[in-house]
Amino acid sequence: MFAAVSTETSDAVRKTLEFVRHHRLSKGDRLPSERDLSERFGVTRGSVREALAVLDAMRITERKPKSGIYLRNELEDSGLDALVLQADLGLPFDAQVTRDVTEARILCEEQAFRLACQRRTDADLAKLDQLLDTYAALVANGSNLADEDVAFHLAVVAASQNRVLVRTLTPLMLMSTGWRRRYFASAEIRQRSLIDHRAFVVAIEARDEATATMLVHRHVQTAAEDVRALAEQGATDSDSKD
Amino acid sequence: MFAAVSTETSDAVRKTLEFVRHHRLSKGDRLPSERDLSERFGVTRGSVREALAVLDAMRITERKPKSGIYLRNELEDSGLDALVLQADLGLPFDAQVTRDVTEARILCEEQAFRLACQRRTDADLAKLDQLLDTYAALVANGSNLADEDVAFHLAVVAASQNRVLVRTLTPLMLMSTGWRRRYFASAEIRQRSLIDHRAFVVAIEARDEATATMLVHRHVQTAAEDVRALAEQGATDSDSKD
DNA sequence: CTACCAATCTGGTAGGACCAGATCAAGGCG
DNA sequence: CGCCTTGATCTGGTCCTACCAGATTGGTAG
Repeated sequence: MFAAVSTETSDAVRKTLEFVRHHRLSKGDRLPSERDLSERFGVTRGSVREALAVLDAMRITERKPKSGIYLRNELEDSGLDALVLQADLGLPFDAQVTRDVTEARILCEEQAFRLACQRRTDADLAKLDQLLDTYAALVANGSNLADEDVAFHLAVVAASQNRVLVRTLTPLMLMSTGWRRRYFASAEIRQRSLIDHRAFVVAIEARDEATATMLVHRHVQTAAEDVRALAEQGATDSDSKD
Repeated sequence: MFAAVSTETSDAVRKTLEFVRHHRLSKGDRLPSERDLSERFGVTRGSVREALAVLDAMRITERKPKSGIYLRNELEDSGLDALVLQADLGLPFDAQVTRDVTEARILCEEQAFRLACQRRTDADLAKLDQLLDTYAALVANGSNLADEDVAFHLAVVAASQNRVLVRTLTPLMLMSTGWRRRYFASAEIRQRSLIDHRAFVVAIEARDEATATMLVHRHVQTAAEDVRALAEQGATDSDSKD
């Protein structure tokens, strides 16, 4: 969202989050005044207020009239949307968050895939086949698979006929766009990914819950491990870069 | 968040969402200009811009410079945070969303409870016992159980040692604060809720995964059914009122 | 009918102003 | 010396005006 177009507002959001982290502020701590922040960041008070409106809506900060701006949560305890924002802004996650995201994804996707097996319609299958085709095409010419991968996984989840589940998994997928992008640099991995996805569709078409959950578990787990290995090689380069 | 203090910004958010729904705008449609909206809503352009910053961050709208404001998603396809916001603002959900939330909660909480059985620490148990005490006290004097219920459930999830899972379930819990509030009006239900919660803790302490998942499934399911029954009796009063 | 140009509209940003409650320090009173 | 009143100051909430530059659009000239 914000990553695409760099506005003063998104700058202010980023700088505010950086300020909070840099000064190691924790729950209840007070931030500088809007006027102060606008000076620090070199933007108008209006832009700062827009940023604070966003942080407020995300329950990261709380603006107390005539008093000040207070941190509502530890930055690490903020909502998923805030983590997605963090990823969008190019701020790194710590290793624990990364592990937790992977685990949560596996748990939720397993359940979603199970439901998808039970409820998938022919339309869902058609959609998946279509996505598989474009996926294969992208694998062939070596384009950016990251977005298409997300789309595919979410399409499978959508086959569960539970839209809340889709929305639940969306941020979990979006948070890992950073890894995903580097992950798909390898041609071998791209190929394997396509094979896995094909297996997904087969299992879902056959309504084979056991295989489906097994597949998703293995798929996400091995992907996470590969990414971890990549991260260790890649030394200190920040995760979640967009 | 916004429900507590009624600001011009939150008004603008609410009115914008109402505008979208009232005019049946769908993905890609263009909203009136900021200046126009500020006139309609009777607030400053600044307040409108704050509201749009929030809606932008939630991926509901997209502001294209020198062009206009466009709807990014159908209102029904927006993120979970947007649904929480919707609940906060007192806007109703449709029945499907309600069912989906319940199902998603059950799926995720079952998994979280399972992990909690495996990983709960003594500190977690202590925390749960403490929450159970305050819960019992509130049941006794008939106070508002809604918030405490959320806190308890999230504390159990937290015992899974997966903070992302907590953040995933938080919006699912928050979205149902409306029902919850009416739900706990019945003294019998309060009492039964306490018993259920006690059983949770016992199962988690014993690391009894099977019982724990069974309990949470039954707990949430029956609660959802009770709420549905209430809603049918309560005729057309809107859900999710805060 | 087409091509081009200018008026208009749009979001992005800036800067100033006022309000009223919160905060805090100085001063006065006991 | 300590407590309480009081006033200056700070804060977020809101409003207003203004300018910029690209997008849009309408009309005019060819």
